[in-house]
Amino acid sequence: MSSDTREKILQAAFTVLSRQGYENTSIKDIAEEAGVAQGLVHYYFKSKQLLVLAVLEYVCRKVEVGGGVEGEAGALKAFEETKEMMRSSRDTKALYIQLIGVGLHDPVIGAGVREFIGRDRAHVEDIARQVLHEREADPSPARGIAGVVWAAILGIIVQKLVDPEFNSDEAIDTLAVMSLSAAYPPGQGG
Amino acid sequence: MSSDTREKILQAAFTVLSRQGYENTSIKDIAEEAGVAQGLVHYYFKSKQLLVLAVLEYVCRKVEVGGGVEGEAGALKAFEETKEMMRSSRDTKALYIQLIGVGLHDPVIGAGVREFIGRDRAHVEDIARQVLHEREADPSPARGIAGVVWAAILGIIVQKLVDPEFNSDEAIDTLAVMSLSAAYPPGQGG
DNA sequence: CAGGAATGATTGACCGTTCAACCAAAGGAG
DNA sequence: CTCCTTTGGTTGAACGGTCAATCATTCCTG
Repeated sequence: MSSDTREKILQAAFTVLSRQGYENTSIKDIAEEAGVAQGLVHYYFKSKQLLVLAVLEYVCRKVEVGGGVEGEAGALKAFEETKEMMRSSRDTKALYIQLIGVGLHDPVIGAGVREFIGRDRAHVEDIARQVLHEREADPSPARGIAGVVWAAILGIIVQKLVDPEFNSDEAIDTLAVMSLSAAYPPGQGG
Repeated sequence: MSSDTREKILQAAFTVLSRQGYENTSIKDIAEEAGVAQGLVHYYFKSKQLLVLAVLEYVCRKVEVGGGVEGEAGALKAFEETKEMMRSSRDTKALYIQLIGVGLHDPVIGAGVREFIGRDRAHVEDIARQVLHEREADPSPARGIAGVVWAAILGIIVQKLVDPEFNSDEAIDTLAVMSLSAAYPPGQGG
């Protein structure tokens, strides 16, 4: 079956990328891991870059965060799920961070990564907007707050990847307090 | 002269790395840019990895932030300087982000990057501790706050790199407000 | 003339991508 | 039911190139 093979290659690529990193991963390695001829990889994916972006898409669909609940409760739920995600999904996060770096100089990967980040950020902004709306506050700071919250989560991911001892729970709790107090209407205190 | 040549290679390496990115930069490219023979690069730097780490060290010494002033004023000064840094030093930041990604799978670069991040974070923590001390508050949240602030700055750097339209000034101002209000003694409001 | 600085050819390996050929299954035609 | 054609998934060798690292050699300075 066709789409079966495609997925097998995606899975193998993720395995090898997680083990060796982007720059030490060759198409040959991926083909071997998948138990398939080298040429077949290019049959399903036009280039290494497009393959890797497909892998990112493939593994990120499994770790989405913060759906269902609305308003501040939804924000708190999203923070909790982020804490959970920080404990698992190490390889997925590592791939994400790596591709951000590669994308700074590779146009194809850069475009893909930019789209990913845009989607991520819009998601955070959406939650921020809901909180502000629930509090009947001016929604305009949502964009700025989302920028900082998204940024902080990315940085926390990096710290956790680089130093597994890093207390990401504490960091996310601190971030939750900071961001929710920043979303209070002016003059109301935090 | 010896140390002159060494520095010439460092500068050339930075130029090429900024233009092409880590994985597309070869020793040969660097040697050509520096106007020296290929072998000379390995004469001064045992491996490509050690060279690149030396480059990071070399260019980061020029963009340090937040010295001199103490306490909350020092924190505000550091935030202002960070805004300024966000406007310039694009290549330095790009190299930093890239090496974080590479370091996730390369032990040599990983060790170097870990040291860099550790130094960076300790610096932020120091400032946080000063602010808390000035406010005669419990210094123990300093570590958590520093983790989030450092994280947010890294994430803001990434957003600015990926999307030059990103309003990093707004983001850093928001972060300043958020973090300083998080550093208030409990029950005092923000 | 000794020794550090500098050269650049060489080594041995690896890369992403392309391509002609192979094969199993499906579809019609007789 | 059989033979022939078409399709498209699959193969693995080959191509043109690049790479980090080594080393015998030459240069230059003190």
